[in-house]
Amino acid sequence: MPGTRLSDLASSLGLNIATVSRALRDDPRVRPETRERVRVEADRLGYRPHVAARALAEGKTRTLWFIIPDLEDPIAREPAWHASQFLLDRGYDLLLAQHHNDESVFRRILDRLSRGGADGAIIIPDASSQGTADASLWDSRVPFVYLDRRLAGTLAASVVTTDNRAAIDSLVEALTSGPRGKPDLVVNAFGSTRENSVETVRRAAVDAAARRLGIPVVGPSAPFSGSRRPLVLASSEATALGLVGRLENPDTVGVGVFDAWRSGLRPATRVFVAVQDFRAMAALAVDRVLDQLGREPGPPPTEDLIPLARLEEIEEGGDFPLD
Amino acid sequence: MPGTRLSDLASSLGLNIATVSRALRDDPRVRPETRERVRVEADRLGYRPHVAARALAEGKTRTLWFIIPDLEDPIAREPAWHASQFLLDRGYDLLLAQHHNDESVFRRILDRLSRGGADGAIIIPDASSQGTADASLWDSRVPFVYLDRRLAGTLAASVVTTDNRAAIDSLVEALTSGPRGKPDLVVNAFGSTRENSVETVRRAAVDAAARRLGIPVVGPSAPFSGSRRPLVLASSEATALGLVGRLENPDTVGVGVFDAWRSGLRPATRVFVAVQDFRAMAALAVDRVLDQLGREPGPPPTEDLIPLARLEEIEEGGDFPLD
DNA sequence: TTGTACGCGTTATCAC
DNA sequence: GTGATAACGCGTACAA
Repeated sequence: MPGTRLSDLASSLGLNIATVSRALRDDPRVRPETRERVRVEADRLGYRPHVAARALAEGKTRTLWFIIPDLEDPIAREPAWHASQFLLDRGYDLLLAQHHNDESVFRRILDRLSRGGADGAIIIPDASSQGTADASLWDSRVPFVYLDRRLAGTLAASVVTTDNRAAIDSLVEALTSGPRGKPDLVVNAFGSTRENSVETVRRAAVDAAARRLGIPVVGPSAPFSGSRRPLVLASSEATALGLVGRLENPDTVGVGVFDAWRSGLRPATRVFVAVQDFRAMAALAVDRVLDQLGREPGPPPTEDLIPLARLEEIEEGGDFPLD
Repeated sequence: MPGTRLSDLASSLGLNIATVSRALRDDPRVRPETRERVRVEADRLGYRPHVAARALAEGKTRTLWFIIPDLEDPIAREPAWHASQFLLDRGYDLLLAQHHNDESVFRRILDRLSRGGADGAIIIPDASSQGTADASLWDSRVPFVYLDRRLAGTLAASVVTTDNRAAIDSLVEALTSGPRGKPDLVVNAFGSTRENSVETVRRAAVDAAARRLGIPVVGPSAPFSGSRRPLVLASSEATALGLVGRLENPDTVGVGVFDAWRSGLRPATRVFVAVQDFRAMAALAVDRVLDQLGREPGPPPTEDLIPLARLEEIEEGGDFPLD
């Protein structure tokens, strides 16, 4: 029986549509006895409100979108899980949309979003987009925050991101102090695979830290054959391993990467992993969007820097959980 | 300017709403000259149709849902990517919903789906659900297919899945023929981490294959110390590695798993990976849903078995791409 | 406490 | 070719 409507319930009960509608939303004005009758009948007929009709009438969908490049993006997975849980608790649904790093697809999603597709969004933007896409979103007044990275050339929109400068400082600190002494070269591989605001910040932070320590820095493509004690920093394990493999000197002082180290290899004296706090990021992103949802006047954009969850040292012969 | 409506365009142009509506959808009945005027003005005011209003009037959302456990599920990622691409080509959008293997969340999603949330869905169900959840979906007549696995105790719904029986046969064939000769024991670890229809089929197929070859079979928790030439079969690399680590005899004849081998380890004479054809699965799932969308009477349920994309042998010291 | 009537923004069916 | 107008299903002031 596809589609029990409110009017069906009403006629079946000999009541008015309005009464049924109120009863179902626990309006105190309707007599408890009537309310119960309606509930029972609604249950019997399997009534569910039509989402489009409700959205049109209320002007709300009770749905948020999480717009991501695709499911392969490691930044997307954990936040999506947490954000979905947080929102369910608050009576919202979370749907995910993939833009495939394709600007036209991104635009298409934002178009729908800005015309009632959802009440708001958490967005991990395309790295290469030029920030023109979100202009329509901006003046449509749909609440949204960028997660992890911001769109290049973007308007002043809210962002929730890891405190990447502090994270780099922690990594460098952990890898240059202690018995092994200082490296004589830092290989700065951030941004070597793709360019975005996160990679830019990390790269700059490495440069600054090295300058403070008086250690020379080279990029990933530069020759570093002269080094005897290099330190390798990169965003991913894959990039780091690739670089270490090209080093002539096996006595690498240290390797620092973000989020995960799964290979079980240990190509340096010390390997540190900066683990981002995705749960906190998701929680805050959700809060920011829902906050904007409440107030009428667009509040000023916020910029939240989340500390790392932890700095993890990879031990010799440690486990490496897969899946 | 949040929300330019059709009526705004109409009054701004001195035309009727209906005319504007027709013009925007390229109705041949409206004069080309008028059509162009409308297009220009719509562009100028940044008009976008309101999705809820359109859905209510048309009875369609031009959106499909891909309902998955969560983004961590390896089965979800590739099909989601392909399905999204296929659907964009056909003018549809794909949104993803996570049910977190939680039956109440699953129900909630299906409820919304069955009441106009989307035109149809591709579903990777909860492994532990009992098949009562989809009953409401079933008689709401919303087109859907199960992907990869089916709900236990489910009604006769369409399924698109890998031909797991044939896949197991290929794996066993590849691992038992050739110079190394036959194993003296098969360790059948399918279903050891979680139980669902896929794991059940694979486990049964292994049992059958071993019986044909006259080789004894044990489960993953059984002692297999007596074996000198064991063959280990499992769904994931992690499970297989865990088992091999517990073997006393280092001369493992072979290891067979599904989809990916990333560790770079090679704990057996031969390692084979059965790679599923996610692209083909996604393509067919999309087709099945859109097919049902066209016809009025519910067509009979289909069951599609997709062959493996390939059987891959892991070579000594091969690369292991991460990320 | 319940019923009437209008609005939400589009599409579709009539007339003209 | 274009203009009224009735759906679509629900929420909600306003009446009663």
